[in-house]
Amino acid sequence: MERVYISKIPDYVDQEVTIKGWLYNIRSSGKLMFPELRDGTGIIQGVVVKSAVPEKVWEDFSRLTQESSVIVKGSVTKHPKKENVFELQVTDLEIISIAEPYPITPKEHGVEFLMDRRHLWLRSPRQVAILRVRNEIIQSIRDYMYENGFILFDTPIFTPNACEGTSTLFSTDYFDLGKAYLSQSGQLYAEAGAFALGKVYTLGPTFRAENSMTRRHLTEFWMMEPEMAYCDINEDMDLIEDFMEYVVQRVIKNCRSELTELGRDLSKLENVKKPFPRITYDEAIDILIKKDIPLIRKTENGEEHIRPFPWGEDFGAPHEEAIVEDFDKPVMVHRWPAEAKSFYMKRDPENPKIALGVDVLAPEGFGEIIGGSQREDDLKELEKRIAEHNLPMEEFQWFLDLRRYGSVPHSGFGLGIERMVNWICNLENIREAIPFARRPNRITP
RNA sequence: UCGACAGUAGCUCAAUGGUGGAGCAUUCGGCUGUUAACCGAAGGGUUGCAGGUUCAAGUCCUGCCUGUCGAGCCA
Repeated sequence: MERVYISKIPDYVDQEVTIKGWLYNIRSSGKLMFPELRDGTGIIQGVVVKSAVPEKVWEDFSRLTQESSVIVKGSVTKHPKKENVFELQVTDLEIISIAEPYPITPKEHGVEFLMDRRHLWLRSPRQVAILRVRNEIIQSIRDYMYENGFILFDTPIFTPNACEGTSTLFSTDYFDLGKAYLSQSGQLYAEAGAFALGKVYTLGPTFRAENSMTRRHLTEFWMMEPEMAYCDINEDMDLIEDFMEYVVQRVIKNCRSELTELGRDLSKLENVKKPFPRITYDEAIDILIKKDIPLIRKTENGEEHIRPFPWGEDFGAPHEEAIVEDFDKPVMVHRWPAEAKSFYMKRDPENPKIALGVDVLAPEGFGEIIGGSQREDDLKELEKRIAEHNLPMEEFQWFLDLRRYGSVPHSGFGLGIERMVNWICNLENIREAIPFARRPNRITP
């Protein structure tokens, strides 16, 4: 009897099959039982008729507990009442393991309770759907990059210095060489890769030791960072919109049932097609002024300081929301005040106060999911920036070499994988977007 | 780090300062088409911790711990 995955069950109507999985739930009705079986690809309801199975099979079913592992044989039939739903008319049962009382019931649970049992929570249909979407997002990123000539370029996780010199890093002892830091970005190394291979991308974990306790932050998250030689900020944005359209449309195509399980409004995602709106930072500020969204800062004595949004400040959550709400696509905000951005960004030749950076804000208030820029390619300018930011010049000599030996205009961006999952799946909190989320207050399981 | 809110049965929640309850889960019984199945019964509690106010505290006050959300920072 053929072993079949539940996702393939519609191909086996009226045939005898074997399903290997776990008991998700069971209802009984005296001389009938309805076990729900899951195998990672789906859930199917079995029908056990007392008079139609050996006594041992009936007794074994009545011993089963939630999440017991079982191998079940039976024939596939159409559901008597529901269209496109199939059942298994059970003939035989083999118990692999009886589960102890399972803590996660098909009822509501709090987030802390579930996160303490994340290793079990992953089995529930919603989490399975999210992780399948995550898989499709990452696979479509890899396929897009491969098909467009990008070379996967793996960058180190142990690094000797702060990549951007801004956020706090995790540190660890590194033999006789002092401290090593966990990478917060592979970008600087990817720039070396771009000069060797033309177009590269990194895809791996990155680390930020910021004590950020919000629905959008992790201390360990996955980032995808393309880097292209002979590429300016406008071509960078061309790539962003082409790439994002590809990924989103492919997830819609291949993960329709998962997105439905998550209750996702697909029409919102179907809008994600090029071109995306491109607005400058100055234009974004005009929107904030027009909508009367002020900048609110708390002073040290706790008083709120409210003023019209001033040029030079970075946007907070309410500002991002106001900028995005008039659009039904991701919005690219470009040409930022240089002071608010990293040292490596190239200045606008037309205005030295402007950096050629771009942030991509996801629709529906999901906030920033991409940050990118054209990189400073002039040796003297870059040296000046490193000095201004009080970064260790010695550590950056290899990075400066890229400007000494055949410097070219180049650009790239960083995409937060979990933020992409967060948005596409319409999640409440980013901790569901990765199998085992790492946040300041959690490192287990 | 700062701010707001919360912590009661295994879980999700209720309880005017006056005898701590319900649903689910668990165990037992019933039911031949159930869909978070249903019906009946049983067991299950140091109300986060430490102080204080009061005749009396789950409830009010102080401190601490833990969590959620938000701010800052960012992908």
